[in-house]
Amino acid sequence: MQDPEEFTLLLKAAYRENERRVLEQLQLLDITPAHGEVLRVLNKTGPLSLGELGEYLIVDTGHPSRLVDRMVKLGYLNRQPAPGDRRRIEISLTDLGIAKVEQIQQMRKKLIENAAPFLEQNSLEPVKVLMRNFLAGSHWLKKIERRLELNQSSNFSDK
Amino acid sequence: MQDPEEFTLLLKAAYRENERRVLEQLQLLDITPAHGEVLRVLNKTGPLSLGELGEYLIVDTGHPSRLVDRMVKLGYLNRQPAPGDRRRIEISLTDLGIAKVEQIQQMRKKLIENAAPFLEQNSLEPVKVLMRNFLAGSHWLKKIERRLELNQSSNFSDK
DNA sequence: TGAATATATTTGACGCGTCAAATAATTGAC
DNA sequence: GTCAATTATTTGACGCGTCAAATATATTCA
Repeated sequence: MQDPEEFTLLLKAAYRENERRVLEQLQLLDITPAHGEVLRVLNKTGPLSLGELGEYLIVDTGHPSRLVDRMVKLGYLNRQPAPGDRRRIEISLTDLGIAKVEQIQQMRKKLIENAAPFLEQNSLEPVKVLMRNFLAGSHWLKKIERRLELNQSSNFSDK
Repeated sequence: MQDPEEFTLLLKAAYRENERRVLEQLQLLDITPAHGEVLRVLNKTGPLSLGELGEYLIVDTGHPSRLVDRMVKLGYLNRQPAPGDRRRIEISLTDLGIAKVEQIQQMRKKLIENAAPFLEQNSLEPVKVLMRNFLAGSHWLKKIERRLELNQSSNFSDK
């Protein structure tokens, strides 16, 4: 086992670089990467409680109250007390939120097309394997599976 | 080119998981991962200006004023105006800072030993290649090279 | 029913990253 | 030498992640 310094430096840099690229696109839509994640998830799942939403986001603590607050204030999300359990709140997309999702999809298509050929299937595969091993035993993998499942189903807002 | 969704989810999760693991160790020393980076860099380079320090850190803007402020307040760093150029400040380790570095080295040794065999040279290599390709054209790679060079030289504080 | 327990969300505090504007000191052109 | 550009740092504003404590509602069980 060698010194993982180079790996962790690359990991941090790649993470930041990816955030930067997504931000660069999304700020044309006046949203942040975090907003984009929430919008895309809700578009697939339909209304969720705060805790359920958190299960789809790659963040440690599952209660993105303040992120949702900001997005409600900006007009992207509705929040109402969940019927039958007044502890929970039910979060759903507004029409503006749905419109943003469509713009995000456009943007993602462009990002993918522009991506250099280094993200080819065969070069990506060993990377995924190593990262999944790195994450073994953590709670992250469950979240990722949940997210990938969403890509198999049709959009909630299409129904 | 396939949808990079899985890659970016894994990237974010691996980044966060690594931060979490480092934090878990470093909080036994009452420092944060960011503190650890600064201490380790300065231990190798010797005194740096704020801008120079920033060139070694994996952050976008190269002026970690407030991070250094906090660390000065905590007693890990000295800051003095640089001789000959009163715009610059010169940042150096205090004795406490040097002591922390030694503890960090211990901690890193443990982290490396505990790391699962998935970080073997042969599985790591394609990951590094892909990440370097992903980062091509960005300013991150220069920073990483600077950091890796430090590992070739002896510690400043040993002199 | 009523008290203990569990669950969902909110809130406060803090560190960090990013951007842009402000300040301070130096350098360079003339 | 003076004034305009350049360079180094600071500061304010904001978003986000994390932790822990507080609040509110539901559930359980005696």
